[in-house]
Amino acid sequence: MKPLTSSFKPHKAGLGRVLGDLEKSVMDVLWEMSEATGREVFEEIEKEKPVAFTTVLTVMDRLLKKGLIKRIKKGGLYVYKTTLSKDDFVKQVSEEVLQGILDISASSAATSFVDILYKTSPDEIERLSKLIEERKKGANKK
Amino acid sequence: MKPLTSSFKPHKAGLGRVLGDLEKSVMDVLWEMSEATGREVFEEIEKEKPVAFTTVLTVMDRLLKKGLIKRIKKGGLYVYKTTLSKDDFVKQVSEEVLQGILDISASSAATSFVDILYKTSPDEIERLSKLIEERKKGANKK
DNA sequence: TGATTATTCTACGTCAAGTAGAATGGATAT
DNA sequence: ATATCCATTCTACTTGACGTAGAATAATCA
Repeated sequence: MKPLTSSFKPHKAGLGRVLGDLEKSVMDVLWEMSEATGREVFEEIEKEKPVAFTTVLTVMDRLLKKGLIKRIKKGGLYVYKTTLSKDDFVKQVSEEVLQGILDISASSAATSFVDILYKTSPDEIERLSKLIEERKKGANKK
Repeated sequence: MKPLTSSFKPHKAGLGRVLGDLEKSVMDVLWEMSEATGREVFEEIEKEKPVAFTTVLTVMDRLLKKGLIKRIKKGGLYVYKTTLSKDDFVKQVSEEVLQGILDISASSAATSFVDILYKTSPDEIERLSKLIEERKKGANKK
């Protein structure tokens, strides 16, 4: 699949971006509801901030072109859903972003990662530790 | 310091970017030479691809405004140098980016990180492992 | 068929970055 | 000191990604 972060390139530059604010809102709604019509997405977003129905549709159209969401005709209208689950999406973006950082400096990245992870979710350190042990044992793949 | 990645917000969106291509080139030259005049930077970049002297200066001016480089008058002209060493820069960007990812999903990030690190620099896994042990022992602080 | 609503088209505004010529200002060689 | 060179700054155009949304078109249904 084409990188979601064709934009992110701390090294390469141009990260452009992964998602814009409105795009993010749309994705969030779709991740919440698992599937929805344009109108439904619009109504959800509208609760938070004023926006035109067509604006939402335009953004959804762009997301469609980026391959981040897909849709199928159901009854008279389209029902949209995300291409990737939120977890998978985050995972993919993470990989691309982390790859970018690692390409610049693996050691700095590793150090930073542990620092940040420790500060943010110390519990995850344990999990990370296990993941590493598995790697070292060669018990990996997938 | 103001975040370098005021742009990067996989969650918040808008990551904008850290460095553009030309900006990256300028930074690389300055990291290599530790300090240089506008003309020197231009000459280095020109070796790789055709570009106008003023274009380089313009970009340098923008980097100056972003606080990524600084300069001092030496003799008749300015001599530029980066504000942060490459390592520090990478570290800071990494932290901001990783933080963004961790904010979305710590577990996904941890898993992805190990996967990527393993693929990219397997040797670093060992180092990472040690870093974690230290953390767990509480023997931390930067 | 006519009204309603969904979808697409078109377009404008903004921002970051690449690009670079024009204007300005300082330095110097003669 | 003065003409000329070059550094620096100003200004501006271009592109691409988005936010924004009205106009046009198409599909649906009462």
